[in-house]
Amino acid sequence: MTSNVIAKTRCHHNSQISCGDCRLSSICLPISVHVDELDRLDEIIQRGRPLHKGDHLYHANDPFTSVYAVRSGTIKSIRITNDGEEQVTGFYLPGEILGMDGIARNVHTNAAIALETTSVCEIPFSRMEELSLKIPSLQRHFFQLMSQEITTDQQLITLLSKNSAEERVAALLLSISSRNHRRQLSASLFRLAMSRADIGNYLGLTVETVSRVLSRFQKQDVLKVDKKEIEILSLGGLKKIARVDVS
Amino acid sequence: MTSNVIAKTRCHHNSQISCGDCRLSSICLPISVHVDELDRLDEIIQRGRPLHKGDHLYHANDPFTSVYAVRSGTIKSIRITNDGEEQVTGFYLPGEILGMDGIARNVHTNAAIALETTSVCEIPFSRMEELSLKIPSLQRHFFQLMSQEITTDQQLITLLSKNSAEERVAALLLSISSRNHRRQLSASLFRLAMSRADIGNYLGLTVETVSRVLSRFQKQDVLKVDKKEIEILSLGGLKKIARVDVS
DNA sequence: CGGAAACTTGAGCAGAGTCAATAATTGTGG
DNA sequence: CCACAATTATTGACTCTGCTCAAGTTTCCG
Repeated sequence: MTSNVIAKTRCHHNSQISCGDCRLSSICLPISVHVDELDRLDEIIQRGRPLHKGDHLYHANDPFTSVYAVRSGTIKSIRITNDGEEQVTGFYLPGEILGMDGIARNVHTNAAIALETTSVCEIPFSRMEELSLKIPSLQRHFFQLMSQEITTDQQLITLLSKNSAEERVAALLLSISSRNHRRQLSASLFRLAMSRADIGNYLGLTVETVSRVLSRFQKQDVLKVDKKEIEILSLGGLKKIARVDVS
Repeated sequence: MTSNVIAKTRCHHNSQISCGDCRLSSICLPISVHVDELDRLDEIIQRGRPLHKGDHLYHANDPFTSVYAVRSGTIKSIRITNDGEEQVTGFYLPGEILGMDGIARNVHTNAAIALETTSVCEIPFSRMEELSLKIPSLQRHFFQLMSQEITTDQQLITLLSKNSAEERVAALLLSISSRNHRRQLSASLFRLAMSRADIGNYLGLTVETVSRVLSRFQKQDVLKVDKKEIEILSLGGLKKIARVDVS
């Protein structure tokens, strides 16, 4: 049985892991839910087969039914503007939850697209709501998750409104770095799942500018950039450039 | 008794009006809560004396206790960046709810400041949470409110990321216009509670640019601008400039 | 292996920022 | 209630950051 669990947890895309066994539960559902309650939550969560790069988890204007926790891989969420352009509104890494934009009008205002092979836990929202009525800490947790999303969005607003291209790129790299660190991964060496275009779109910059900034950082020995592989050579230098405290 | 109610509702800053009598309840607490439940909600809501221009409703890093519904007046919410600058993250008009940024970490990440004489209803959050456990539609309503805030923030992200100065200013004016309209006020003639500096800060522009854009709009006969008094002369023209559908 | 997509780098340009001077408005205390 | 200080708004001239367009290179994937 023990070996079975180990086998299960080994593959990140494995769809059979329960919340109790999930390495990410401390991020996804921090302590707030007790063990016995976790089982009830576990029952309502659906784990499908992995998405492949480019697959939609949901489209804009899809009816809203669920929110999703990323188990492995990376998802970007995008808004479609009137003139049909994309605006990347967020990158979601393992342990992070997306889809809460759909609650207000019962329709997703964003689309969500896998940037690489990605597996998610689907949390049917109406069942989650019911359960929240019985488990106060779960209700609280969801309020907090949504508030966190608001705070994150407002951080991005500030970044877009006040910071230069270099500052924006540095801030994003620091954010990804610290989110990796939280998942026990290297904070200094990682692979970007998103393209330069996605980064630029997210940060309100063009591809060219992102590329130039990365080259400059490399020239200054702040980063080592090898395609999507990023190594932070000087965390202090990067933080100094960003002039922001990154969550 | 009837005359008493009328007298109460006449002054917008009157602190004695109950939710059941409030003209704004359809915006603030849309239908979702039933009449008998409204009384229970009403009991937990606190109505203080009005804030004056420049007063803080709460400061950044204040412990989070409540969210607030604007009854009359206008509130701006701001984030303080690392280097001590302000970033305006939202304007809140009567019927709108603010303070939900504080839920995630139990501390306000924003400050909230009155832009004119303003009265608010204070909704103690922990009591609201308890009540939500008993009134499913209230829980649902709060999830929706928070989701709405996320959607609004993401609209601003898109605006900052993709739109020119003229488009941003036009979009803000259209937003205020339609929010006034929702409150049965004129959609074409209104007074801006915020300074040019606040507008610029919110839209990621300098004061000078905001001023220039407004002058240009006036020259094009799209607006009539008299200090803070705005008259929209050509709604079509303004929408054309904005190239966005405004909620 | 070959075509498409993604990325890099350069040159020139423009939209919005900066700096500065003036005007208008608001608030305040005598 | 008026006068003066302080704040807020307008307008102009100049600058600069990041965008556009373009060409070339690398990477990805069928």
